[in-house]
Amino acid sequence: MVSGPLALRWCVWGGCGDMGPDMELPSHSKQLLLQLNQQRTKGFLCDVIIMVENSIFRAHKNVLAASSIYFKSLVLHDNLISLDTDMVSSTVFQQILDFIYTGKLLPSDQPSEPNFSTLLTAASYLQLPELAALCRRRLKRAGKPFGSARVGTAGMGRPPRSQRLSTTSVIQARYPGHGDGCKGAHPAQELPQAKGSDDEPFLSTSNQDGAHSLSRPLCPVGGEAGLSGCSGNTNGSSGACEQELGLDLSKKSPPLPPTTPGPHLTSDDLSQLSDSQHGSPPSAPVPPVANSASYAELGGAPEEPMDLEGAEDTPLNRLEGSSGQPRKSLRHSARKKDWSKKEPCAPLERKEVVPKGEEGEGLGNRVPNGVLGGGSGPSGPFGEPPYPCKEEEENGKDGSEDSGQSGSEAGSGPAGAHYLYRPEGYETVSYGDNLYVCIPCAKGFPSSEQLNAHVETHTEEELFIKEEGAYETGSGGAEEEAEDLSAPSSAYAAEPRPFKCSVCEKTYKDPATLRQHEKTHWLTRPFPCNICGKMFTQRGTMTRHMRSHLGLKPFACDECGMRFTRQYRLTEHMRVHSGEKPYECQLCGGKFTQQRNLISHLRMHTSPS
DNA sequence: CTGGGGATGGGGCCC
DNA sequence: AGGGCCCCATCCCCA
Repeated sequence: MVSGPLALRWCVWGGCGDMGPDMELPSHSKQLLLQLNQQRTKGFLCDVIIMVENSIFRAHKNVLAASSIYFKSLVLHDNLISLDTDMVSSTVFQQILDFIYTGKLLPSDQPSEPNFSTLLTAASYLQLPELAALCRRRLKRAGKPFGSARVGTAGMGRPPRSQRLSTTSVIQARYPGHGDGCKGAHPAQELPQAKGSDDEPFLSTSNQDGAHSLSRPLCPVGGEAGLSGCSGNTNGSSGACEQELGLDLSKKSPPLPPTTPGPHLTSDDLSQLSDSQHGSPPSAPVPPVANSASYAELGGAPEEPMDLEGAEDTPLNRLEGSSGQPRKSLRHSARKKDWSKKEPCAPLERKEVVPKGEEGEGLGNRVPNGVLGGGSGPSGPFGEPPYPCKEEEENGKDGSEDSGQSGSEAGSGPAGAHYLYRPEGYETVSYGDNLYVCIPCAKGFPSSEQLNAHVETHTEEELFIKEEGAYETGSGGAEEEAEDLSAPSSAYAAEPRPFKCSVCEKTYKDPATLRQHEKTHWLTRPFPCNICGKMFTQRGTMTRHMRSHLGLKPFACDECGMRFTRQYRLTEHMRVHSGEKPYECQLCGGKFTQQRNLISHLRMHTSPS
């Protein structure tokens, strides 16, 4: 039987009539909103990600849709939404999101009261009429003009560049509790009509009739500690409120039509989120009525027919005479479980950073996979408690050889590692100190920002000199070895390559590439993953790595729905369906769908055993 | 049980 | 910055 508020409602609808004051819980809507906000702070059931500038916000589609026609249109087909950063900044959106969930305007991190001008702009853009009206009133009261919502950049929600997130500093933890807001210390700007006749503090309903079971907080909520859902909850760590990662994981991807939910998205709402990706870059303007700009679809399903045009220039497509008959689809489907198999993992741990040259790439750095989810499974990227990966448990191997690379899937390092990032819901977190290690000097720092600042102090020359010695000891052997194997060569022989590396023999066509290459001889890895702490030499590699954390797999196979983080993977994968085997062993005639498997095969021929 | 092949994930590097 | 391709590592299946 229904009970509680539902029962009451039902009675009213059913014609019980006589709906006296005692038949309606006046605080019901508040309690409901409070619950939703608390869930938001924990990432619980959040099913949409909003990207603003370099920040990621999580929210509930229903709430957004109920608040804004704009959002309603967007969330219909997208799980990941990028907002026009010219219209709304991450800071302003933080306030707006808080407003949506609380009906109050909180000062956020602004020193003073909210900037109603920028808020008005954003509210107009996001089609939040009530908020816009509130802003207009405040502006009017303040005697400020607010003619056009779209004002100059000075009035934009976008903060000065100097205040914006550095792209290098990938993660910026933001808390729905708006920092101090978690403590309920903010003088809130409350929307009068939105709150109706709420004289009582918005959250001060704990002393109401306890029979309202729905109001039972998920975490301790003290009296009128507004929004305290994120304050005292769980472990009290701010991480509990952590909601957004300042990731710029935007990625250009082909637009894809929405499709049905896919198999790999099951219970994990996070993975659902992560599986979709908005087609437009974060900074790209998003027409208020467009829901199509993205190719993402809910639930990240076996989505949309993938645009395989991009594969045309791949070796696969250059093949002639391939059968084109799917041969292994069945077998392939059996492997779909792999999609999520490795996702749920232990909390991120800090890996020791090993300078390149000592063992491949930072090898020793094990990256617990699925820290942020990535795939399906019970443990979401941001949310639920982590489950140790089986691979991790079994993986007691040392970090030699590429553990840094495969570590992300293979698992973890030693137990008791420090946790860099703690998704909401993690009960234990240990931010050991100095978790971010500068590779060149091995100095540790408590935050990536500090590490980044420190890295800047290393001059390239200094790094280079320091590295030179190490390199001469043979640290580059692995690469050279690999070079022999693959023998690319053709490209090397053709055009003039006047720019020669001063360390190795490689030559390049342009100085920029040479410079990029020479950096590989330095041990500096200036791009840290703020989720797992792994360091990268190139920003692109790091952002790609981050996508794996978030499970952003924009490239879907239209045959089986399997998704990939890279176009090339999809191209590669499609040969499974087409049966094409472009790679042939010159020794035995064996054919392979993938070059890497051919190489592996060739090793069999050449290995002594 | 073992080895080989198929397939996939992640990182490095070059363009 | 992103795409493409290289590598290694790994898992699964099968003979």
